[in-house]
Amino acid sequence: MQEHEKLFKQYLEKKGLKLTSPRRFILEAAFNLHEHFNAEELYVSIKAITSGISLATVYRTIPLLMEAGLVQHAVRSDGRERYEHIYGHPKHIHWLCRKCGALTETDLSTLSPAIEVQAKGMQFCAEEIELSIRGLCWKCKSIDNENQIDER
Amino acid sequence: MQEHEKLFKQYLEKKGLKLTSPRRFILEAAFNLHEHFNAEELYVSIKAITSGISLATVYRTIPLLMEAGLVQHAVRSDGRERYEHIYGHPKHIHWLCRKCGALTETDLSTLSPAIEVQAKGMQFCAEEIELSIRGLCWKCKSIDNENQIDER
DNA sequence: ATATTAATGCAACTGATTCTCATAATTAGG
DNA sequence: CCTAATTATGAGAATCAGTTGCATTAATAT
Repeated sequence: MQEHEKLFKQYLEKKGLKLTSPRRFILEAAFNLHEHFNAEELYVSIKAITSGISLATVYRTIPLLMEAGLVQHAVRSDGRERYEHIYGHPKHIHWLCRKCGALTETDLSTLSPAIEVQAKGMQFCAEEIELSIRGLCWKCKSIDNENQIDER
Repeated sequence: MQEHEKLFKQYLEKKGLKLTSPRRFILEAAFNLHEHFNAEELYVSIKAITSGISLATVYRTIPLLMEAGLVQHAVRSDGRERYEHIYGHPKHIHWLCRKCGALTETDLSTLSPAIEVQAKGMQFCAEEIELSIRGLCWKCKSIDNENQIDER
């Protein structure tokens, strides 16, 4: 059994819940997707492997995975929640271009010590850190400049 | 005319749009709410002052306020988008307790220089920075510890 | 003033997420 | 192994935040 499956089982048992076959498939699928995903994309990737798992169950399982600390929110887009698996991934910063939608990720490690100092001061136990920066990527930034010149 | 109204007018004119009376009311309401708000709360606070402004117009105006740099996303909650006005507010960090929902804000200024260094390196023009940290506040942290002891 | 363009209210619509409920799977105790 | 008790599931209906179409109204330019 893989490490993340063990962790999920532990979490479920602590809550009096069961590690069923649909839950195992959903967990696996979440860890096989190495991009951010939304509920439907997760569902589609499961359908490719096995059948008879409903979208409702996917929606019901995602919160469990999050509470178990295996999956976390990513940047919301197109009016849908997006997620990413955590295990084995360092925390990171999301840079989202508001024009072309390009999403870049960088490491959070340079910033997190400073965050932890603040957390300690507040006696806050940080479990999930999300740093999202919206703006313009270098490509769109230069296009934007051209337009501004044209408009004048 | 207040400073933020001037800024909004400037933005609208640049886009060939008009500063109408509903838009002015919505802007004012957004700046009178000193908490995070969602579209409906904004709508309700406007209804208290004037009538005949529809929820649809509120929904249509919020993106304009955001593009004008006057309003930004806050931490989403209860499946709804939440917002806050920016003008005159320094950027900040949101600390959200996953148990009691308490939301604390602290200053981002200690971290933002480090963010800007990364942004410069990527040639990314950062317009909106959102640092959300989910976890347990000191109160719930101690309750949680008690429970864990009980459960054993 | 008048024409042109954009803005609005209203109500209908959309689409992601949640819920209901009847059925199926899982575990514990014999 | 059976049986009872509990939890999980699939299917589809329901919900509800957010969006849109459209006929009407308001704002600017001429």
